[in-house]
Amino acid sequence: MYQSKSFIPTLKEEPAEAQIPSHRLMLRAGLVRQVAAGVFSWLPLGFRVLKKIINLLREEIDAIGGQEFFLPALNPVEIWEQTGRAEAMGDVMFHIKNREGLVLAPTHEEIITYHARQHVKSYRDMPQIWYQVQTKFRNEPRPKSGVIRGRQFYMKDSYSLDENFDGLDISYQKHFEAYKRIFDRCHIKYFVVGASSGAMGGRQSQEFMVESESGEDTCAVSDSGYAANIEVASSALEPAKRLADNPEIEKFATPNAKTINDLIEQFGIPEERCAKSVVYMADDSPVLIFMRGNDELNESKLSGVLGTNNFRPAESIELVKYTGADHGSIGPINLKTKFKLIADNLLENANGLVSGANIDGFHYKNIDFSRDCSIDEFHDLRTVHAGEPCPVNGSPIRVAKAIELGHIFKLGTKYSEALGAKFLDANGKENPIVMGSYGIGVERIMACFIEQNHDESGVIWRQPISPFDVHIIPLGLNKSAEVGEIADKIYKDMSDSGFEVLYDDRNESPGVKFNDADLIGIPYQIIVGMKNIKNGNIEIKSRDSGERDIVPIDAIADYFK
RNA sequence: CGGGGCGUAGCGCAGCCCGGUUAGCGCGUCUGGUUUGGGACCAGAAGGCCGGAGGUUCGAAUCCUCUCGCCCCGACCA
Repeated sequence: MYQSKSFIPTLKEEPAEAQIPSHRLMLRAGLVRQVAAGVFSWLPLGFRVLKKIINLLREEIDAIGGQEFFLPALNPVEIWEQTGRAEAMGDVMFHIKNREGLVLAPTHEEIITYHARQHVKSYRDMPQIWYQVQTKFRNEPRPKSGVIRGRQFYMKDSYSLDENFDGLDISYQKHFEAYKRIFDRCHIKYFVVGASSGAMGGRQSQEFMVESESGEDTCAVSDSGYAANIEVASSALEPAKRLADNPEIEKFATPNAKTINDLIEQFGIPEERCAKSVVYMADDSPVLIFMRGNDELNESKLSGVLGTNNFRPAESIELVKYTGADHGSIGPINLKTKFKLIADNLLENANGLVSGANIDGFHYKNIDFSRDCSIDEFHDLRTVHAGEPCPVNGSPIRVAKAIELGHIFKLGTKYSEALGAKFLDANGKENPIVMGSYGIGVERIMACFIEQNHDESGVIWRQPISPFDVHIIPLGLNKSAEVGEIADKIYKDMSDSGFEVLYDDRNESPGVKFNDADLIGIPYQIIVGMKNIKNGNIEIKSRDSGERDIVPIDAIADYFK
C-alpha cells in the first residue's frame, strides 16, 4: 500500500487524554480516534490489526467445531426479563428510548438460547458450539484506559450446547485449549485464574488475565502456580486454635472501643480472638457475619453464600432494631431479635472470643462459638492478602492487578431453564440444555499486546497480527531516481509474492520516515538509500531487535524465506 | 453516583487570580525556495463565537450562576 495515499495520521505529540502506553500509542500510530467517552473509531491501520485478530479467533474457534453466527445488537427486552437479567444488568444495559421494548445487547446468551429453544430439540442435535464476533454495548459507568474499557466493543463470544454436564466439561475444555492457543499465537503473556461467575450464573469459571497496573481485576498468584481472582481466592491460614482454658462468658464495659483496633489497644486482646461483627441486609433480611479480627469481608464470596446480589451493609437504625446496639457493640450473644448468623471458616469452633454484647459500650469475652451461641453456617468469607500462604503448597501469595482478556463459564441450565430450551434425551425424557459461555475481548487483545510490545519509539508488532509484513522506506527520492525505481521494484516483487507491504513513497525527510516507521512498528523495515544501492544492497532493520542487515537487492526474497 | 482536574486554532499549551487595543506560543497545515540516513531551514499565509446558556459591568476568555463534555481517583464491572 502506498503510504502517500494512505490515511495513517501519526501524532508527534502525546495526546493529553491518554494515560496508559497502549492508549497513547494507538492514538499516536493512527490506529484509533476517540469519538466520545468509551466510544472509538477504528482507523484503517488499526482496523487491519483488528481484522487479523478476529480472523485468528475464527480459525481457532472453527477448529474446535464452532459455527459462526451474526446476531442482532437490538434485542427485545422481554427475553432479558425472562432470564432476570434486564434487572440484574440495570443501568449497564442501554435501552432504546424511541422504540419501547428494545435494548442494545451487552452479550448474547439470551439470543443464543432463544435459537436453541427453537431448533435444538433432541440429544442428537448436540453438542453444538455457536459463536459470533460482534459489537457489544455496555453503558459502563466509567470508561477508561482507551479501548480496554469502552461502551461499545468487539467481543468474540461462543456458547456451547450439550445434553449433560459431561458434555459441557468437554466443550469447556475445548475452549480452554483454544484460548491458550489464541493468546499464545498473539504472543501475549497471560495467566489463568479461577474466577467468580458473578451475575452470569453457573458453576465453574476461569479468566485469562494479563498482569497490568491498568488492570481492573485483582488476582492472587503464587509460585506454586496457584492463581485466582481475589473475588474467590483463598489462603491456607490456620483457623484460630481452641484455648484449653475455657471460662464462662463475661460481660465487660468497653465505652471507648468501637473498632477491633480499639479492643486490641485498650484491652490487649489478641487480634485473632476478636470476632468482628458485620450486619448486612440481604433481600431485606438481616444477616450477622463474623470475621476474625480485622479480616476483610469479601462481598463476592458473600454473594455466593447468600445466593443474591441484592445486599448491602445495614444502617445504624437497622442495627439497633435487630441487635439492640449500634456498630461497635454487636455480637452473637443477647441479640434483640433472632436472625441468621454466619461466620468465616477461621472462626469455626473457636473459643475465648471477644465480641459485642449488643448493648452499646459493652462486649463479652470468653465466647465459645460452639458452646455459647449457634452459628448457622461457616464459610470462607475473607479477602486474602499478599504474603498469606497459598492453598497449593503454602508459598506466599502475591496480589497483582490484571486485565481480563477472556472468561470461560460453565453456565449450566440457568438460561435454558429460564427460556425453556429443552430437548428429549435418549430415554425420551425432557431436559434443559446444558450451556457454556466463552468470551474474549477483541480490542483488549490489541491493547494488551501493545502494553507488552512497545518501546520509547512506538509499537513493536509481531505476526500474525501485524498490520503489514514489511515497510519499504526509500530515502532521498528527490535526489535519486534510482532509489525510487529500486524501491518500486521491491514493492512490486514483494506484493506479488504475497507479502503485505506498506511503501513509504512520501517525499519526506529520512528522520520523518524513520520515526513514523518505528511508531507504526511494522516488524521489518526495508531501507532503500544511495548509501547501499550503489553496492547493490539495501538495509533490512528488525523493529524488535533493532538489528540491521545489509542485503543484496536480489536476495530479499531469500531473506524472508 | 461521590471526590478532584480540565474545556482557548487540527494537536500540545500560555493568558484567567488582579476584567480594558487586532487572544498568543510550539507542532502541524498551505505557498515559494533551500534541504534529504533519524521529526532540517528561510520567507510568507490560512486557521479561534476562548465548550454552551444566562447574569454582573461602560466593557468578560478573565468575575458569578447554571449546564454540557472529557480525564483521573473511588463506587460499579455481565
